[in-house]
Amino acid sequence: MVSSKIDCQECANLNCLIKKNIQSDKIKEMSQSKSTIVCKKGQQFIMQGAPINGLFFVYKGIGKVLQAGINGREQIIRMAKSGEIVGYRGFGSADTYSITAQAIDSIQLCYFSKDSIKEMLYEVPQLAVDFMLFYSDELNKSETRVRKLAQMTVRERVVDTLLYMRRKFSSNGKTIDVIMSRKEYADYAGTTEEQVIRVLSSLKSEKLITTIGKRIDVLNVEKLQKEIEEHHYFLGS
DNA sequence: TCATTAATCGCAC
DNA sequence: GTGCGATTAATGA
Repeated sequence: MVSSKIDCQECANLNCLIKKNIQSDKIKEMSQSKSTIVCKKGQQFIMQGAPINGLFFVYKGIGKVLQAGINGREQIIRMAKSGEIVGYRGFGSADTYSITAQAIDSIQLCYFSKDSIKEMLYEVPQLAVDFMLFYSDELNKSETRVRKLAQMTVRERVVDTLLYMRRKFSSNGKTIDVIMSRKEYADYAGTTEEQVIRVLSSLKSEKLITTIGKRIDVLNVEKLQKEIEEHHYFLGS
């Protein structure tokens, strides 16, 4: 599973908190001790209930973070792409992961032990501030998401999911570059596969989206945003 | 190609 | 809105 090392100084993920502070000698030094992990499509790299010993940074590829629920239903918490942190909630006092993380596409990860992160946070104030801002943003997003799931209709939740995916994973502004199953869209939107299919096909007949196989193109972002704006379309949440 | 898996739709609750 | 089951499309060995 462990492959050749990726040098943080050469990394192109400018949004990564490590890369952002790589000018610090301490971080340069600590980044030597990270390990690099490659996962194939569908493979899990964090298991719910497993002991926590570090943090993952996505180097390349896409992952999903989810919580297993009752009778086979899952709740996708968020999607993670290059530069983003996975497994960060475990950094607190909990000693086991509360989530499962899985590769959607094949994914390359950088792994830092809890201790090495701690050491860096003590020594590099700028990194500590960045981490704090990051946690604060995540908390904000997570709160608005709870509200959305509770208050939105199924159609709104699916629309919201489409907008989220487009915002995060579109290189041309309309095509969602990640291939996800209808089941996965449902797991994110908090419904069932059937509901997703129904909403998708009515959106198609309203000419708001197009689908080509599993690929989805969002044609009219403004109109969809308008549809859910009373629920506070919140950036990235 | 055939076999398996995913997507879709209709229908009952 | 939800969930089952039949049909059809897509995917892969």
